[in-house]
Amino acid sequence: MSHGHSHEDGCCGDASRRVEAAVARMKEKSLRVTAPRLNLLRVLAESAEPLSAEDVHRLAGHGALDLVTAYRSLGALEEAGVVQRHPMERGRTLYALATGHHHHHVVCRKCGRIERLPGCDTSKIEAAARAKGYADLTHVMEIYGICPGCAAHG
Amino acid sequence: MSHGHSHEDGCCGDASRRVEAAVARMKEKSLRVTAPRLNLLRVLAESAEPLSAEDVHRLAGHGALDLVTAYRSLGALEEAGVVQRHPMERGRTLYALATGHHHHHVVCRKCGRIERLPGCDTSKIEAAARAKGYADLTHVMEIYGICPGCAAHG
DNA sequence: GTCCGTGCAAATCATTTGCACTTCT
DNA sequence: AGAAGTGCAAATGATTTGCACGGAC
Repeated sequence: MSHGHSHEDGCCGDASRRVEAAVARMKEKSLRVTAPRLNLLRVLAESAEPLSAEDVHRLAGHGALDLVTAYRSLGALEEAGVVQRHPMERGRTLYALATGHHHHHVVCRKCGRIERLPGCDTSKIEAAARAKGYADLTHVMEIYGICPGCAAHG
Repeated sequence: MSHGHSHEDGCCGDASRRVEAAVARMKEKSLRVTAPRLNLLRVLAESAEPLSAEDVHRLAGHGALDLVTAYRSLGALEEAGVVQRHPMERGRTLYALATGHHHHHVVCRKCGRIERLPGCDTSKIEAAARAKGYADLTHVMEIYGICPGCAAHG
């Protein structure tokens, strides 16, 4: 059992830990911990990139999680602060486990590759909004560019 | 003719000027200047807020501009740099005449009101993306909050 | 005259809703 | 038991595509 890529290995301990943390948050918020939701959390925890509802549904496999349930659960988990929404260009929305650290992504316009960027400095523009009387501010932001790989060939 | 609100008045000179500028840009880019497109530009130029394709279609009135044509023309004009896309939460996209000055908006989560914010400081986060090897960077950002009006009553 | 742009109808994609059934707590 | 969650089917909303016709250059 010490060979190959089993999800019980140390290599995935990080993912398991994040699922545990998410479950704890769900209990705090009185959200029910069900099999489909655990599948959803596992898929998100094991993904390096944010995923669409469709991705989550497909990656969970078989009858593990209906697409509609994916949408509804992602919505509920977002409200609970367990997952973070990433609204993308052209109307697509991606989701990732909330990290506690607010951040954004760079998206390659050619190959669609997504990478996380550290930090976020929007204090200036949010101050401008606050000055206009707006409260309870949030924001969405995505950076688009051409990744090193695509710049080289394609 | 000097009374009331005619679009020939001085009050709209600004809008007319912006339409002219847009037309000039279209000619540069070898885009054809047609009646539907002029209607589209006029509607955008006269609006204080960014509009959806549907809005443009409706505000243009009657048979002035088919909805499908609105989508296609907005796409073409965006590529030409004549209009700026503003992708919003929940998959909606709004469009406005490009001002040359890059900027963003605050959107009220309750009433949907939209206001323009001056400037944009994303140099830091774009630098992070550049450091990862990404080139040709652009970004989309929207700020959400509760506007003074909605905070008061609703 | 040619090619781009247009209108209309129909298709597509992401997401939501209604409703009866199951399962956490 | 009872509310919250689930699955399936069908609806919705935004945007796109196919195709024949019309007008800008």
